[in-house]
Amino acid sequence: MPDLACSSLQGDDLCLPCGLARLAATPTGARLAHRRVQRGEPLFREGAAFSLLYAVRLGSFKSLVQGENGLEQVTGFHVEGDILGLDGLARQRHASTAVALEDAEVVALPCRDAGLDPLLPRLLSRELVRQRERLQLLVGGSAEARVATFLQEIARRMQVRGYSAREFHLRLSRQEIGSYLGLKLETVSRVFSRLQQQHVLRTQGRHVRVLDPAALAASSGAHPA
Amino acid sequence: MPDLACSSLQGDDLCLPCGLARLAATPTGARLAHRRVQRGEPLFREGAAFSLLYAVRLGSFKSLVQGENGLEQVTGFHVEGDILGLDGLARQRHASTAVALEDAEVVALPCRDAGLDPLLPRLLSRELVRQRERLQLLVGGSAEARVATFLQEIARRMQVRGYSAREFHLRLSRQEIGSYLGLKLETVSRVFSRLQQQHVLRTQGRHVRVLDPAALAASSGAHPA
DNA sequence: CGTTATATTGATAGATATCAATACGGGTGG
DNA sequence: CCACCCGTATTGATATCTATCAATATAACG
Repeated sequence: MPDLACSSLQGDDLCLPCGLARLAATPTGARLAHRRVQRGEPLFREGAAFSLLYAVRLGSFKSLVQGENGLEQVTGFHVEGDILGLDGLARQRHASTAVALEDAEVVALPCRDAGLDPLLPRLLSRELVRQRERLQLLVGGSAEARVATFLQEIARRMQVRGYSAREFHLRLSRQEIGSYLGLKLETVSRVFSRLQQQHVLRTQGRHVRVLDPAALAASSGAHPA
Repeated sequence: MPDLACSSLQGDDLCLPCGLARLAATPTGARLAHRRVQRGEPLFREGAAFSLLYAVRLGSFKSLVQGENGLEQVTGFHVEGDILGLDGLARQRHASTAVALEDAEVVALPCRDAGLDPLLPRLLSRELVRQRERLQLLVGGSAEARVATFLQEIARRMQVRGYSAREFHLRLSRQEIGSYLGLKLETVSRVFSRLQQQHVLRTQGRHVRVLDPAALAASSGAHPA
């Protein structure tokens, strides 16, 4: 049964850490393989044969796909509790590359497993909904809204991990943030500057301190129109 | 075993019509409920309790979500063979509304079913990959690229349904197309006009005739930069 | 045939991209 | 310990694209 912290944090009754805990308690779970990944190293690469899903235990990852021009585009940012590799199920081949943003540790999950099986469709469905929300943001939101939402997302995740939601260190460059948000790095930088002028936050390079969470939330609304 | 047409059309070995055929052959399949939906009518609504998935048998659907402002945004366009309702699994509540664009017929699929169960994660994963591709297009592509890709997608689907890929009738208004592509209706109209001037296609209202498929494909590339 | 929704086209404004120059910062080697 | 260097970030000027506002035209429909 999901514990209180889980259900309140996730907003629904689908809590992966709980599921994992259950899974780990089964005989199968006893031999779940852990794996460590160093900062900058890939956990898996786009196109590689798919065999395992991974749950992030420690650290964070970015996922990316290669554009047809060879440029990499950042498609995701993942922390502790997130599942990586879901997009590999379709063709039994990874559809994205996952790279550790800091030294990290994952648990490998055999995807045909009695413990995970019943959870899998719901996990995937949740990802689907999230992706759509992200799409709506990127399509309908201004640069400011995108960056503000991104920062709120990071803050929320930091909080989940037990860190401050008010002050954190971005593990992505302006370039990578821009790629993730469909913006150029200069635009990301300008938005940061503007938010700083408005005393919504203070940034120094990748270090961010949120001064006015409410104002940040307000900035994440739709176009100024 | 998937037949040749299926695998060649889908580009992978995950073919829903085939899966359905298999499913229909099982004892469970014998009592699969069919349901007809009239043009303009919803198959299900966002927020409604989720219980069934639907496979489109005949006709086409749009799916949409309500923006916070009450405006509806088109998030999908579905034809024969597509599965509707996948986003409802996560919270056991539909996350989008599906509306028939013409008189349509669907088969209801109980989502906990021995026949469907093994297919479900892969179907979901495929949707995930598609959604991401769509996102990349909408974020990185010019208005022309978006419209061109949209038209190619329609053409491909028309072909799958046995119709001409060169000439077809759009079942969406400029407004709806714009909503789907993250553009304003005027922009969509202008792109159509431009493509017409370049003799890539001929449009008359919602009727489209593709004159130069190669040029259309070329237009679906990234920004003119 | 009139009436209304949809589509086209034009003029202009607003937002982000692009090009370019400068500033900062972290690490290395002198 | 300081100076230098290179990747990263900031800031400015301008270009480009799409949205917006507005008018007209066309199509759908009773």
